[in-house]
Amino acid sequence: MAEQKKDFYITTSIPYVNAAPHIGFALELLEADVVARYHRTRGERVFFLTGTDEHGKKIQEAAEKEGATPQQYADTFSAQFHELGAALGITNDDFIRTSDEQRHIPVVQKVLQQLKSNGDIYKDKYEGRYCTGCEAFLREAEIADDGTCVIHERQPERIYEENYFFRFSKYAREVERMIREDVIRVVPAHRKKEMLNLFSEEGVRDVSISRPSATIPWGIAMPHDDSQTVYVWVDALLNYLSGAGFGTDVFAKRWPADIHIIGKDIARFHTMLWPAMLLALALPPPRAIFIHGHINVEGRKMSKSLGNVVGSDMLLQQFGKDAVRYLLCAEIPSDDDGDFSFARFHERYAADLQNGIGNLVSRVVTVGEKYPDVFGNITLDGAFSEALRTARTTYEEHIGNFQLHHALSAVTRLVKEANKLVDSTKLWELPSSDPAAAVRVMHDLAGVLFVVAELCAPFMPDTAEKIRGALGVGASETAGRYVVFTKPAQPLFPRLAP
RNA sequence: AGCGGGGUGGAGCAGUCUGGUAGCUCGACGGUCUCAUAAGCCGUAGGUCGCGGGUUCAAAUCCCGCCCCCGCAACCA
Repeated sequence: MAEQKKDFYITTSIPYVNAAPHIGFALELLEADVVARYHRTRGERVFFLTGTDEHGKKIQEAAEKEGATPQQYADTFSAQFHELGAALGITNDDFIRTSDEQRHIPVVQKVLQQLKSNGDIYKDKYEGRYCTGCEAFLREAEIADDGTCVIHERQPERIYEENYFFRFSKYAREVERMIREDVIRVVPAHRKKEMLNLFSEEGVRDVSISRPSATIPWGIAMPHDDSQTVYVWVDALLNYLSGAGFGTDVFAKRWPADIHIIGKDIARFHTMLWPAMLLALALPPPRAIFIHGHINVEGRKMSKSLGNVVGSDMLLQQFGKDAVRYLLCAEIPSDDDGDFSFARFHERYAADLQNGIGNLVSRVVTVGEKYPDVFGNITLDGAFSEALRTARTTYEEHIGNFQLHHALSAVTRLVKEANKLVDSTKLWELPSSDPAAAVRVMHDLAGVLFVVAELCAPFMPDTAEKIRGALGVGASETAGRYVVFTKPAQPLFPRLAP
């Protein structure tokens, strides 16, 4: 009997389907994909989940405006996110939609029923001040001294609603402890600090988790009470359970999630409400929550109102899939906000990919191919230099800390060193002047290229294959393997039109 | 107001915890090879490390005060 080791379970957030995908979510998908691929190369079985969040008032209104049903509307956009994944080469194992009537909706109802039976959900009056300009309940900070809405300067309506509440207060302290003690690892550290502060600030009041169905019909009904619709956040968070097969036999080998990858905007739901819900369900909390930043565009926030949202299609067309994967991961710090600019992307494409990795492969392989008599016995058997071992260790440390941009700079450093080696030894002269030295140098260079391929693989899978192809080796085989230099038909990273 | 992050050569960053030649990438300028995608390599210029004070033999780094930028609203990853 083979021991049933748990899958490495990784998720992205599920984007709301009210707009076409932009590079921000593309990056989140990429970060998750890189981590997923990295774990697979280490021999782990990975379950990588993404999907779409489809309920709520905004979808309903948008659909009405277009004369479609909410489901049709959601279908259209959900498909776009699905296609985005395909275009980026994302290797998710599953795709969950919150409108899924077989897989998701029953799970939500089952979970809420359980919370209700346990007494963690109760019904109460909710009193709020609702601004018809905002179309939302106002928070304290949004109410001016005279009681008007600070944005619309009008008196909000007082609304009394019956809502279901979740006893967040009962679990908050325990969640806080788990975060503080890294039972739930919140990364990066500055986000952890930020989140811990929230527990003391807003405190630990119970959370309203339903709205009247009359107001929000497009959603999931509360169990045994279809006058109430489940709050979209509760609905959305539960995708991590429904997508992992909650209630079926596969669930046990997936839960808990090893890592949720999310944006800073939704950090509080994931660090506060979500673990509390899990505790209430007697399920272990996620092991890690990685919070990435947002992408600014040419120095400004990317937003619909500013009209500067960058889509990923255009990028893919300009640079190609692997390059986009590299550029986004290298240029935007994975643990903080970053800035996107076309000029920067072109610079980096030229420097790191075209003149860096691509050109190195080209020049080394050309020489190798030209002198088959001299380089016929080059092998990859393990005699990797100190530099290679250091590069790999550094890379692994950075991936472990979700600093993907730093992991990639370990690769570019390696490429630089290899270029220096080619020049300082005058590799191209060696086969005739000093064949023994030529073999030694080429052996090192082949080793570098092989490791470059290995380290690039999670980020640029096709490129990694091309590099291995140029060496005539496969991904897994190294020991005693003879290198057969074969210059690629096309440059790895062609020069771009200016 | 409070909380968090940041202010280092033209641009983007590392270094700050564990004081002691200020480093990397891109860009600019000059040189050089010719295996390579007119790529590579070498070199040069360019920094009062936000400001003021303090501790110290010595501070980008530690302490105090101050200034400026960003986030903690919304659309939204």
